[in-house]
Parts: sequence; structure tokens; C-alpha cells
Amino acid sequence: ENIFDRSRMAPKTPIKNEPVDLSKQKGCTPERNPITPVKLVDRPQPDPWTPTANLKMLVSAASPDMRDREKKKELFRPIENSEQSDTPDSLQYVMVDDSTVDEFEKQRPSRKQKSLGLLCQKFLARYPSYPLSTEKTTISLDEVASILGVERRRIYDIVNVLESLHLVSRVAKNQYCWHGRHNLSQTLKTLQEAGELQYGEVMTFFQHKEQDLEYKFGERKKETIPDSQNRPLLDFSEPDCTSASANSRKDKSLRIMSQKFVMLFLVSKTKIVTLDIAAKILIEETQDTVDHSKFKTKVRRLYDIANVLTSLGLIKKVHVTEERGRKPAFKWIGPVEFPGKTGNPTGHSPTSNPLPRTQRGACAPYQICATGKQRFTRHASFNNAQPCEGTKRKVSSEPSSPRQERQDEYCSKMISLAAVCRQKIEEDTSNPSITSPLSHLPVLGDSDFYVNPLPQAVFPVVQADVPSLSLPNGISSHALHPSTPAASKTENGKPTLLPNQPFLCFPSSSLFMLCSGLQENNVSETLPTTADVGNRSAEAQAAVPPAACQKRNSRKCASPSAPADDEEPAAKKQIMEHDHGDVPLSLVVPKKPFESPKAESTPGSGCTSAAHLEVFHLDLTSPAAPEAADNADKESTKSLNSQKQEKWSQNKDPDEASSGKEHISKENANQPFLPQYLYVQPTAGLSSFNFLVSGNQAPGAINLTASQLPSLSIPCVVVPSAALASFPLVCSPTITSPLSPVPDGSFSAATSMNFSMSGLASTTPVFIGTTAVVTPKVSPTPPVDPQQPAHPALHLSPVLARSCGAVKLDSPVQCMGHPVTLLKLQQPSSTPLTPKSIRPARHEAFFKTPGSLGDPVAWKKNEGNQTRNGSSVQRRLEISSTSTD
DNA sequence: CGATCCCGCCACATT
DNA sequence: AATGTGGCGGGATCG
Repeated sequence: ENIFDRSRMAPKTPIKNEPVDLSKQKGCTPERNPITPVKLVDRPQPDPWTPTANLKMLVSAASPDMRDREKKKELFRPIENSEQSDTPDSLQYVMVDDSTVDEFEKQRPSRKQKSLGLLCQKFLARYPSYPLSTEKTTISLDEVASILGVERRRIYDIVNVLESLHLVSRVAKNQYCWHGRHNLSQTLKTLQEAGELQYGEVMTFFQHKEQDLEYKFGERKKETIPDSQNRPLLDFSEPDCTSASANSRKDKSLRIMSQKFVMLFLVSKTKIVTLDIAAKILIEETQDTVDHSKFKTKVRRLYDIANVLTSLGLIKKVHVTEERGRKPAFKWIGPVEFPGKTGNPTGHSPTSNPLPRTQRGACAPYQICATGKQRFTRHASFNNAQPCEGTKRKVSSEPSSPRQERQDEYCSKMISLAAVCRQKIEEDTSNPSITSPLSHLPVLGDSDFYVNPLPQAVFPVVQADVPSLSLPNGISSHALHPSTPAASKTENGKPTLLPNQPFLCFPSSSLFMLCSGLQENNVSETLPTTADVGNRSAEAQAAVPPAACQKRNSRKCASPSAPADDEEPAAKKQIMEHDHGDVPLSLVVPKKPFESPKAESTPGSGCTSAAHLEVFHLDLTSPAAPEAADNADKESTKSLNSQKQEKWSQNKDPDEASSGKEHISKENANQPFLPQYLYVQPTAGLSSFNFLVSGNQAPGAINLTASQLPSLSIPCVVVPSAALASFPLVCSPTITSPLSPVPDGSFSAATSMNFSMSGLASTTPVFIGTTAVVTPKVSPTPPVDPQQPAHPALHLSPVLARSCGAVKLDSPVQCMGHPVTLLKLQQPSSTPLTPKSIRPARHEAFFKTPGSLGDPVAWKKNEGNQTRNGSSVQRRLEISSTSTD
């Protein structure tokens, strides 16, 4: 039979082999030999077959040799076909037909037919997902290879990944034991925990103060990081069966990489990880330098891993569109929560919740960011060179010991990112237009948004959706919202900032924020320096998470409905898309925003200047700070997001979007304020947190909790990214800090300043807000706009609330105020994508916090989805808050 | 042209 | 030394 086929095919390329033979199908096969068969070699190509029928192909493909062996062994049954097992006939004839007919065309299977993903599917098809405990299935690599008609090498690729997830374990030399997915969730849980620890912790570190960091850093680093490096993967528990014995060998990078890759997804709030980010994160060494080649290689491996994971149904390919273009990314579609089983020691569960945003966030800049980013990525990587000056420097300095290196790397990455951001910022600043305030904001929004960077879009979206939102307050919304009166002020333009907005930024390395309108940016720039310093350590840590890049995604459009052009719509669409899932996230962003109103406001002029970025970072130390930041972010994000999300989710339709858009526009118009601020991105992406806050203050928006923090009000907030370490700063316009140039006084509100740092104190974060944010409660004054009520946040639109789960509310964040909002997002959709984000998980914790604030209820909702635990952070916050109070 | 990623050389590990 | 493993990256394909 085979021969038969062969003959047909024979003709050409003998070359490799493609073994496969149909015959086997029968399945018989007796034993498998451990031996390796040989390659099959020459298998010409079979011809035709439909791609689909991979199996067929395979089979057909098989070389005679293979067959023989196979026969001996047994053949497998092809997956799909498999059943048929026997019937070679069918195959053959099939082949025949094909050959006759199509032969030419089909000829070879086409690359796809030979893809690792397909091969993996076939492989998986051979074994039950949930094998009976009783049956222990052993897998002979040789056998499988021959059956599937591929080289053994390819099987290793598959098995290594499966092994990393404990679906199989190596028993002996050519033997693997098939476990199936019984333990998958546990494994994932373990990975999640590990991921959080590893990446998360790092992040956490950052949160702490620098000092602490440092020392901790060292320690922790070792601890955590190490594993990554040194340790082979985590092995989870069981070594399982067999011998994993020895594991010695180097840790196989593929296995480790696979686990790390999975961890990134599990830790990511959005569950979306872009390849480049993952690659950066996974590249330990070389931080700075990192060759391009290295990066490329890493990406290749990631594709290998991704193909297997895709076959397992754990991830799927998506595209994140950034400004510049779309980037390949993968979205986790596997289980997110892992209840029980595992025990994680860690206690908290990381899980799901992750963060809300985080990551990347934001970056607003579309272009800018993108640009920067790109550079970073590419060039930077390759070259070493620095993409950014700042970055480089940092980087360069950092490297030191190996361990450190790692850190360094991260740091460097982070740094780079930061640099990029800065640049962006600067640019933004420069260009007001671009910058527009909004842009950044978007970030806040949820993940999805995140994804997209475009801020504007975001806003619009939000508004659109919810006009009603109460959120308005939310900062997040802020921009959008009309509610804020302040905004209005400007109206258009101008800026912004308005009184409210306060602004600020902090620089941390990582983060940036911008404010919209307003002022300038100086600040930010300045900051960096500082930041740099501080950052390092932080950065390093931060780095871990992918934060790095954070890329934001931009949006491109895409959306269907989209009208793309409009920005808004686009944005919305994007969002919607997200939900859908597949769709690429693209975001569209409008670059220009929408325009309108917002834009105007910001417009360049005002805005630009206005915006400053601030950065700060919080320090790690104080927990509070971070939290605050987080909260802030959350809030903003949340608000937006939540609204968006829900809506989106609910409506995915473009149409709606459109309408929404309109609203938005209007709103925007109304609110001019928005612009306020923005965002931040951390460089790190994941890691850090960054954030931003809103600029505006809408009063309501921020408010946060007012309660608690009175001071805070803040409009903004930021958080430090991991990287950041320290910087703190912030200014509010009002306050004016020195830093900021904030000139304007617009803000005035000065009040804002309050931040109470005290409470927070520690850390960081701070924020500042200008105006006052409202703190509702707390603050005494409401600064500027009083109108806003406070709480806005709380309310989120119902919808949102739901979706979000209300999260927000509670959030403690106080600092920010809005915390409320923030929270949220997370869960509801897990989907959101964030491309870059990585770290999210941690965030969640932060968010959670609940304790503090308040509403339990909200929390609960959230909880439902995920678990949240109060992370330490949260606790801290709480504490802090209390203290503050 | 960038995204994918097949293919298989070759080094290192194990037998 | 033979064979098992698997890092790695050239370069072909795909979209």
C-alpha cells in the first residue's frame, strides 16, 4: 500500500521524511519499541490530501519504513480519523483520489499541515483527556513519532510543553506517561501562584520602598527569581511519576518557558499576552543588550509553545492592535479560577482577579507610545542601544551579577519602557494634540482598553455607554463625563484641566502620567531622573512582569462597525471586539480624538502643557501608596471599563457603539475636562502599576471613597510602577508643586494636595490631585467642583456595577478616590485583553482591598468571580487608610 | 513584508 | 561511542 502511495509521490523530494503512513492506522501494533525508529525519511510527499485530514496525510505520508515499524509498534489511529483505524483503504483510496486529482496542488501538505499545532492535536487525539486512573498510558516517543509521521524532534517539542503542564511525565528513556488533564487545573493553579510570586512578588517589591526593596530585592529576588532561572521550572509537585529523575540537565528551557508563559497569562488580568512582551519577560539575560537574535529565537520558541497550548485549548491567537500596528498576542481561554484543588500555599489566590488594569496600560500615547515602544523593542533589544537615553543609562548601569542581571534585565526592560514612555510623554507634551489628554486615559479603562491605548476612545466609549453612569465621577470616566463640571469648564479645550484636574504626574520611571491639559510636562521629565535612580531596583523587579512594555495597544480599528474613523466608535468597537474574543482587540483609536471636545480641550495647547506627567511612584514601602495608586487606577479604569465593558459586552454591536460614541462626543464636549490626565504607563507593563489618575477631577469622580482618604482626593494617582520606585511625587497643580510646573493654577484646588500622605505616606503614591478631587467625604472641600458629588463612583452605573461587580466601590482605595471603580473590571470579563499586561494579578489584590473600604458588597460580587484575597497589600492599605483617617 | 514556524544541525546528556 | 534530548536559528511559508 504504502508503496503505492509512495510511488506516487515519490517523485520529488525525498528529503525529509514524512512518514506517516496510513497503513498504520490500523492500530494494531504490537509493541512499541523503545527504539527509535529511524527517521523515515524520504517520504516524498504524498500528495493530496486535504489539509484537514491531517491524519490522512500523515498516514499517507508515512514512509514505508515507518510503516514497518509502525506496524510493529502499532499505529495509531489518527486522530480524527482515527476511528477508522483500520481501513487503510480508505486512506489509500483517498489518497489516490487526491493524487489523481489534486495531486499537484496538494502535494505537500503545505506548511500548515505540518504545523506543530496540528501535530499536537493529533498527538492529543490519541489520548483521552481524562484517562481513567486505572489506565496508565505510556507513550513511546518513537512510536508516536512514526505514527504521526514526524521526526522525533517534533515530538519533543510537544511533550516538553505537555510535561510542563503535567499532562505527561517522563518515565524513562523514550517513554512518557500520559496523565491527561486531571491535574491540569491544579497545575495551573500552582503556576498561577508561582507566577504571582515570581512576577508578582517582584512587583510587590516595588511597592515597597526602595530600601526595602533593595534588600528585599536581593533576597526575594533570589528567591523568586531564582527559580525562574535556576530552578527549573517549578516543578510542581509531583515529580511525578517517573523519574523525572533527574532532571538534571539544564532546565529545559522549553519547559520552563512554557510554564512562565502560562504564568504570564494567569497573572495577567486581561489574559492576553503579546508575544513580544512575553519574549522580553522570558529573556532573562541580556537585558539591555539583548540581541535581536535572541529575541527572535525566544519568539520562535514561544510560537512553538503557543501552538501546543492552542491545541490544548488553553489559549488562542489574537491580535492586539496598537497604534502602530497589530501585534500578535495570545489570549488565555482556559480556566481561570482554580478552586480548590490546589492548595496553594500561598494563600492568596491570585487568581483571577487580577488586576484590573494594570499593565500597560495605558499608555496613552498612541503613537507616541508606540513609537517608543517599538524602538525599544526592536532596537533596543537588538542593539542595546538604547532606545532611549534614559533607558540606556539605566540599563547599563545595572548589570551586574547574574542574579542581578536578571533583575537588571527586567529593570532594564522596565526602564526602557519607561524611557519610551517618557519620550512619548514628552512628545505628547509637545504635541498636544496627540497627547491629548485622553489618550492616556484610556488606559485606565479596562483591560480592553488597555489594550488600546487610545484613550480617547475610551472615553468615548464610556460615556457613550453609560451616559448615565454615575461614574462620572469616576474619574475614569472622568474625562468623559460630563459630569464633571469642571470639565466643562474648559470646554473644550482647554484645558483643562481645569480646575480640577489636577494633575500630576509622577515620574517614576515607569510611569507617567499626563495630565491633560495643562501644564506641562515638565515634571515628568524631570522626574525621570529621579526615577531612574530609584527605579532600578524597582525596575528590576518590576520588570518582571512584563510590564514592560506595556504596550498598549492601540487600537486600530478594526472594528466593524466602525466607523472607524471616528474615534470613538472605534474605540468602542474595539472594546466590543474584545469581548468577543477573537476579535482582535484592536482598538481603534482614534487618534485624533475625538475629538472633539476633548481634544479640544486639551488641545494642544492647554493640554499639553498641562499635562504633565507625573509620575510617581510609590514606593513600595508603603503599601498604602501603592494601593492608592492602584485604586486610582482602578477607579478610573474601572469606571470606564466597567462601563464600557458592560456595555460592550452587552452590546457589542457597533451600532451601539456608535451611538455611544455620539454620546461621548457630546459628553466630551461637555466635559472638557477630561483631559486631564492620564495615564501612565508603566513601563513595565505589568508590573508596575502605574497609573494614573485622572485628571480631572471631576469631582465626583474621584471621590473616592472619600471617605477615607480624605485627602486624597486625588485626582490622580499614580502608582508606581514597579519600577518606579520611588519617586514620588506628585504634584498637584494646585499645589503646585514645585515640580510641576503646573502652572496653571488652574487647579487650584489645591486642596488636593492633601493627600494625605500621611497615611499613605509611605508610599507613595501619592497623588495628587489637584483639585480636589473630590473627595467626597473627606475632603473638606471639594474643591472645585463641588458638584460632583462624591461618590460618584460608587455608583456606577448599574450596569457597570454589575459587571464590574461593583467592584469598585469598595475599594478602598481611597487614595484615589475612586477606587471604586477600579476594582472592578477585573473580573467580569476576564477577557479583556491586555496585551501586555502581565501582572495583573497582583493588582487584584490591591484592589481588593476591601477591607477598607467598603462596600463589601461590591466585593462580593467580585469575589464571585474571583477570588480575591486581600492581599497583603490591601491590608496594608487598609491600614494605612486607617491611619490616615 | 512581517508573522509564523518548519526543519534539522549540532551540542550536551544519558546510556 | 551511540543514542537520547533539545537548544537554536536559517530560511521557507503564510497572510
